[in-house]
Amino acid sequence: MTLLIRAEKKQQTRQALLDAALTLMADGQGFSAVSLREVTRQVGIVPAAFYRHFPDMDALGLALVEQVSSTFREAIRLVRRNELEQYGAIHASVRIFAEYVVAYRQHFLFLAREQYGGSAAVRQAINAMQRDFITDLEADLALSPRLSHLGPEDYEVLASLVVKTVFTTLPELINPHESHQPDSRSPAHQLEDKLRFILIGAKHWRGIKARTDGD
Amino acid sequence: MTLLIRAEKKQQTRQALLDAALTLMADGQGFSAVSLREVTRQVGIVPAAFYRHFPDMDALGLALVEQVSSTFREAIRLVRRNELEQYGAIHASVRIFAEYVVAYRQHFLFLAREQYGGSAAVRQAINAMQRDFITDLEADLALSPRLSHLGPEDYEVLASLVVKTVFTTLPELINPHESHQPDSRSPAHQLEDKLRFILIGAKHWRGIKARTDGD
DNA sequence: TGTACATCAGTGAACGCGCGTTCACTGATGTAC
DNA sequence: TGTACATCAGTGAACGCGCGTTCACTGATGTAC
Repeated sequence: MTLLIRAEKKQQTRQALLDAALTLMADGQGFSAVSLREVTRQVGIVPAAFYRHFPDMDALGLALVEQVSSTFREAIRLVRRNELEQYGAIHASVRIFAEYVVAYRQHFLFLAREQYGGSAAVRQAINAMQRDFITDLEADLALSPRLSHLGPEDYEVLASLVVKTVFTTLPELINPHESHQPDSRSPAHQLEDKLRFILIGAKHWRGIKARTDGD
Repeated sequence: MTLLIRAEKKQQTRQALLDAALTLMADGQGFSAVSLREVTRQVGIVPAAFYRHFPDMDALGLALVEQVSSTFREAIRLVRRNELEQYGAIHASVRIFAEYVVAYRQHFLFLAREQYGGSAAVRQAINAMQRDFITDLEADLALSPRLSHLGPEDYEVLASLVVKTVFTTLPELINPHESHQPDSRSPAHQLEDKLRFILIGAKHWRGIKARTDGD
């Protein structure tokens, strides 16, 4: 019992620092506008204690990306599990994903906010994560018999389009009320339709490539 | 001649402040990380003189959005002019647009960086601008005989998908070297293909809606 | 089990710095006569 | 055209503030014997 107490408490403080940063961002400011002192104040420790956990705020930002990536991967896992059970399941996939986004608002808000935002290190880490998702999806799409008429480069572009469409939709999924016009479809419903436009396009893609290879 | 000298010089300084802010952002930092003092230093005036032109940095940011919107609108105008002359001109449209983005790098960098970024006022202004673009495109699409099988809400979703796809591609169009893998298609070529996926999907859309109206 | 020493998360004070904002001012530009 | 006054973009000094970072420290936790 005495073996882990100190290490556990340190880990708790570290997590509290990460959570504090996310909480402070929820008020509307970007990550790079959150100060080291704000974070420690929120946690209830002295500013100097921050350095027991991270060398600087950029390092905390990178740790956040890692943590948020896990959340996102778990969302993908949930969606995939469903996909296997049900055919043509864009509707169910989006519903599951949208619920997960709401449950982990802060994590996805961080992703949406910082993918092009302030800190160069954080931005690059998020882009790398996005590239991983695209590569995974690319491999996935290549296995689909309905898309076997596509070339290798087509899969890449298609996967990128799908992933980026999901990423741009995050702000609306997180704040469904904010940007939602009364006479429009719900953000989740709109995302469904967007994915359908894309996948129907992919299905009918044949013959296009030859016409434009000259670029 | 004596009538406009003072007003003109003031206008020049104002423009210099706007340009300075964009230049400082080009080094990688977000708009909300650019300080009032940095901006005036870059222009060569004293910090207090800033207040002769803007009440605060947020106001300067909103002025930037307005200016950058004009640039974007001009790009759209150029693309449209071409569209009238040529049929099925995604390739030409993207080429023209991509060239324009490179020519006005700083403006489009600002848009890409701040669409989800720091200042709430700037973010809202950019979102409002994006909504305008979507509404315009929606009206445009509704006129196309090739898409007459779509419903009013389909046009909205489709327009949103196209505009957001273009917006997410901005970073890659601005820095073609940075994110471009050697074995992939060029960013402009990828954007072309993405738009094709979407428009082909729109063309073959019929019948889908009925299946999913139950949401 | 008890004791003597080591580790180290968190403390509290201090530092120099760039920030946004205020203020009375200057002097070139502009206007009225 | 010349003179007297008004305007106002930009000046320069000063302010209080929160920031990131340093440092020697404390005292609870952990280890060796």
